[in-house]
Amino acid sequence: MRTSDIRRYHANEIFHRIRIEPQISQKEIIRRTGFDKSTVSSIVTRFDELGLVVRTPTAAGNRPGRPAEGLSISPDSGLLVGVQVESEELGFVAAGLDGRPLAHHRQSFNRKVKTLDRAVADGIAAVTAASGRTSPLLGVGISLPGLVSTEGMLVHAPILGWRDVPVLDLLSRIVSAPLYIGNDVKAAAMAEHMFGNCIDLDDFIYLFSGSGVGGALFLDGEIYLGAHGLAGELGHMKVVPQGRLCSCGAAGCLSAYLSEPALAAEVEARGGKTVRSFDTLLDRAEAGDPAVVSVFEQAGEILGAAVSNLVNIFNPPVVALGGDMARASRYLGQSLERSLGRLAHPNMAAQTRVIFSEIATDRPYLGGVALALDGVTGLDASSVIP
Amino acid sequence: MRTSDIRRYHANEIFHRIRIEPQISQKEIIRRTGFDKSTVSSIVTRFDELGLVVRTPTAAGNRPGRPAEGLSISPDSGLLVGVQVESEELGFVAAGLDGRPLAHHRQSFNRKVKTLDRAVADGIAAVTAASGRTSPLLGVGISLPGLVSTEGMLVHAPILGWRDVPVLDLLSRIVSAPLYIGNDVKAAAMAEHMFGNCIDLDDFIYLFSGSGVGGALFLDGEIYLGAHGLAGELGHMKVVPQGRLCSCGAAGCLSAYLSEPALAAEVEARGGKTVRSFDTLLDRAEAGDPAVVSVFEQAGEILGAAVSNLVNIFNPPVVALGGDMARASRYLGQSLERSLGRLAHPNMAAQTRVIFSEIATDRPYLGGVALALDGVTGLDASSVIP
DNA sequence: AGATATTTTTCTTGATCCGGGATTAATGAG
DNA sequence: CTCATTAATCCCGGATCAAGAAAAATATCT
Repeated sequence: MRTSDIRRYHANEIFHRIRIEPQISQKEIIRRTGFDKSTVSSIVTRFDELGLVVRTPTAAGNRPGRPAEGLSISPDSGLLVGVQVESEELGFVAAGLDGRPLAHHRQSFNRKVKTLDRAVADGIAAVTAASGRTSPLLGVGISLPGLVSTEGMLVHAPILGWRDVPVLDLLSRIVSAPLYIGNDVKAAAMAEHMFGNCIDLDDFIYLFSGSGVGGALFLDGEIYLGAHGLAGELGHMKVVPQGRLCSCGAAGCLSAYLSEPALAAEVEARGGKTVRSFDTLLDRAEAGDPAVVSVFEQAGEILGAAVSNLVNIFNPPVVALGGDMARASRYLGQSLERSLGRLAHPNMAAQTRVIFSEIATDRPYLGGVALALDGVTGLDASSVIP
Repeated sequence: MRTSDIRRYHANEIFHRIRIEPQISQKEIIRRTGFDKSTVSSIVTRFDELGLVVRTPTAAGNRPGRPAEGLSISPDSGLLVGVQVESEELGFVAAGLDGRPLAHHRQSFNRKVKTLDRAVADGIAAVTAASGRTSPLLGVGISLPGLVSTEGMLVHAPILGWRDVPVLDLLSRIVSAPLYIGNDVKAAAMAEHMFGNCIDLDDFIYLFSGSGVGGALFLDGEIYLGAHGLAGELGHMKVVPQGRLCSCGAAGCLSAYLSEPALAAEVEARGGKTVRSFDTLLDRAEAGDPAVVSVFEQAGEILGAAVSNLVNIFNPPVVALGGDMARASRYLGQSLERSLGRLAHPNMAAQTRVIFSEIATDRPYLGGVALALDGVTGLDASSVIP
């Protein structure tokens, strides 16, 4: 630990305080963070010099004394790009340093490792152009559907059929901006912390369902990765003893009840027509298809078992549910609440709110932006905030 | 964060490095921690001035150059006392700053709040005298069987029948040394980290059984308490759907299968004779009583379910089992392994060792010493290490 | 209108800490 | 006895925080 790490810590805290609460004053930052006035002043001055913040004179509020100045992250100070790699598409979003999305872009993807670099570079160019900004590109976050090692390697991504792909290496040859890569679900959790319903919340558990089920343990202000980087892979929590077989070989995993393929299979098994995608399921549920509705209900029940286990273990202020779950909240909510009430420790459940993510559906691809922003401002960052 | 916090962090790391590896040299500390030689030298010098360490000239190992000096924590530099409050007894242990136990003492306790201060003071005096040391008493750690708030309040202790007892206040009036209080299970986990099988291990999950079942999540080098301080209360994980009723009101809790009363009740229900204590159970198991053996087997099976859930969630290097479980490891081990193999995600289970605690049975009451040592050397300490 | 009180921000100064290079201490080999 | 080698210490430069003084900007009182 070096003495300059202290400064970086202070700068990071102050940056996000301003980002989260635009028009905040130095006085207020001091009150919230407990930092010394000198510290705050000197860092804000530096931010100002770098063009990171804008100071807005605020109308003095009918009381004597110098009026506080309103600080906000300058929307033109820099550009971040988030990239989401999916099985058949690449998603791109450009955002300012404040995290506000400026432009979106998506393009199909052929799932070939060889073409990844070109495709990503093209997408970044396209979304940057579409943003209409000329601010420098400060960071690019790549959100990947698989296990990512700390060295920037995509160790395993079943959906893509990839193993040990050195994504960071491949892309840094063709993208000049600083690159940050991470697991998609953990990136989504970080986005939830930075931009979503868990803003400013230091402890929450994130659960995500899509073609698989994943999760993240957001503890003490950061995502807990564990000694081997696999902590928080919540898809294989056991929820039904001797239950359905899961692709992992064990039985009764959450993933075997909540993933999109699992839901589709169950609907078909109950005599429903073939399910093409999750949208199909939602449409049918909307139309009142009883098979689909009851499958969702059962899924909510089982989801409740998983959530109650998490509540009993972590006693978190919030459990956030993202991905397909969030889109189907109408059909899962009731049975979820019911099983939660039955299974969670009453004292603990009283301290936990279970919420459905909104940004996951409203503002896609922000996971990559969260990775980039964390990379640019975070404590091991080598940039921007000195 | 102040600049002096850096020094405290360095000092703390160096202290424990020396404690864990006596006769270590400065060179080796530098290699292990990555700190600068100046930093290490200056802190070791300060420790020396304070009498915390002894420098032993080591025989130069047949190669040229100045031989390294061996550093160890001086056993006479200070005294720590650990106090364990149980339902019918108080346990005391005196130890040096290196954590080595010097004397034990136990006395009966009438469970009255009023008499606690006197009883604890007497016990501390007795065990200090028995230690034969005259070193100053640097800290006292009180390990309490209940929920402890950060302000030193014992919020709720069912076994004692206490609620909202300001233990820290009560005792600080009669004990002059710095006091540190904590939950007994979390203190035991800390002891496991400082003195036991999880020494030097930054991530592990601790599970404890006794009259109840508790646990601790040791993550990234510290015990995770969560926003409300209840994280890691693992006794109410659900392990059997619609299972036995637990005292918490829900059904199928781990505690309802693994706590001593639960085991006793189950043995009696299977026609066994009345069970007085856990020792009775062990004796009968030893004698081959089939009812007891099969109850233990079932408990191991269910313990395996809980452990596999923890493995699936945390992917920890180690799950440590303490308390009565550790004493009954012979009878639980096999069925535990079996259900673990069936339920845990194979990739994750391969990275996890499940171990039984040894200090819990061999060296009792070290939880309090761990609390005291952490209080004295830890990062928010106001003493010893400047 | 001008002086004064009040509130917020900035500047100045002192102490502390890290970090790299130079120095000293302690040993074996020749 | 001298030299090479390795370990620990010392010295000094750069950076940081913290506390108090000063400056800036406004409302209010006279």
